[in-house]
Amino acid sequence: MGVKERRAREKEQLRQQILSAARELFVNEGYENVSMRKIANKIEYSPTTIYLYFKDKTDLLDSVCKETLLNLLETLEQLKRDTTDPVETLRKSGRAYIEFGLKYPQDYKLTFVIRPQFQKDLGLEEGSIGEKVFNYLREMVSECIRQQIFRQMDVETTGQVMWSAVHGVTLLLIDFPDFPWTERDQLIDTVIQTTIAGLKA
Amino acid sequence: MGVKERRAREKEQLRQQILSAARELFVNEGYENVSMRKIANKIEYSPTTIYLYFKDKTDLLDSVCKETLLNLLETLEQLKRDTTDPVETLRKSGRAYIEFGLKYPQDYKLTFVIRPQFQKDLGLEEGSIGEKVFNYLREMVSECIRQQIFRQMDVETTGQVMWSAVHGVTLLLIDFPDFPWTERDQLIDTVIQTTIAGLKA
DNA sequence: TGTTATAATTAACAGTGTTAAGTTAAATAA
DNA sequence: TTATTTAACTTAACACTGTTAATTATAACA
Repeated sequence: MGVKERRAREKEQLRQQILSAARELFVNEGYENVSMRKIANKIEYSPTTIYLYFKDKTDLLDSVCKETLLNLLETLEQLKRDTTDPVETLRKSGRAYIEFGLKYPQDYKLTFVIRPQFQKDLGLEEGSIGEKVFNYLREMVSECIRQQIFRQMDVETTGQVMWSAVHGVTLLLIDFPDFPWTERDQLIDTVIQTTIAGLKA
Repeated sequence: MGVKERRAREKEQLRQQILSAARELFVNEGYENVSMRKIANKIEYSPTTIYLYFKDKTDLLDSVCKETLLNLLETLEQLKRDTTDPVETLRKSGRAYIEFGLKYPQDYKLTFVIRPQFQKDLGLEEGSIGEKVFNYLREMVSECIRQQIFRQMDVETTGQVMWSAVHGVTLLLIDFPDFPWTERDQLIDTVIQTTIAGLKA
């Protein structure tokens, strides 16, 4: 009776095929410039087939973003395992976050700017991957406060300040690539170090 | 021979009418969800008339953003006239910038997120209003460094760090309105004060 | 009044996301 | 093996989109 299993496997396979075609197109041409027909062409199915696997275009976007976040989360958790000093972990995590955004700028914007615009639900609700990423940040700053390295301030606020800084510089570097930024690595380091210094003071 | 003048005046009037209709719709329904036909309906002209006054939809967006930036610039310059202490000016300017973004979230996103996506030219080139806004920031941080209140660091980098922080928190508050932020005013203050503290240290 | 320039419109093109109805192919039951 | 049911996929269509070319209406001039 392995028939059902095979069918399910085949379905899942096509789903993945659609997803990776969508991701590639979204990333290369931008969400707005990718039509369902374009995705369909790429996988050599009719446009309407996609609707058998995804509710609509934003659902497709959602699934792509979910994968992106999972990716980021893995990068961060690996990093945590390799470092002990909490401030150093935070610094490296900030770098990893920004570099992730710069490496996959379209993914990053898709997840943190475009998606919220098209989708009411945050992607940060309970049990979601977004929540896990934020929990990761929470734990890190919490440790910095506990060890009295950081000023004794609300954990939530501290985390949100950190998020603001890295989110800000990431988006600016993505959106204004021709702006006369100072040397990229130095700017990123300064943003992180300045914020950490401010949280210590 | 006042005929030409009157005609020019009438043309300018319709141009303004289109512009304010576009702004209102962009702000209320989002750039993507506003069609040329919708704008045309609002001003009771045919859709193609708009093309006699604006090159295309992004040109319309450009003009709307230009007005927005002009508005922000005026707010900031007024503020500078009312304050003497450079750090205090910077603090208040940061607040004003963020509050401006939160008061006109659609305008802000239009200018600093959507526009760069659709328009190659930055809106920050020489002589532009965007450049003037950034020059304003440059002068402020420059003064803080000159008076040795801030660490002796590159003026450009310092300014860019400041911009990252305020841009980041503004966008996060706009894009994730349902996230469990700590009290809004407190978060904004903390972001600004933390960054300033970090730049002093 | 007739001519010219300008302003605004109509019609059309090629594209969009999405739905309903129809078709094909595979799996089950007789 | 053949008939029936079920799942997968496609075709055709709807109501939109930004934008262009060709056309008409309107106002200013000779």
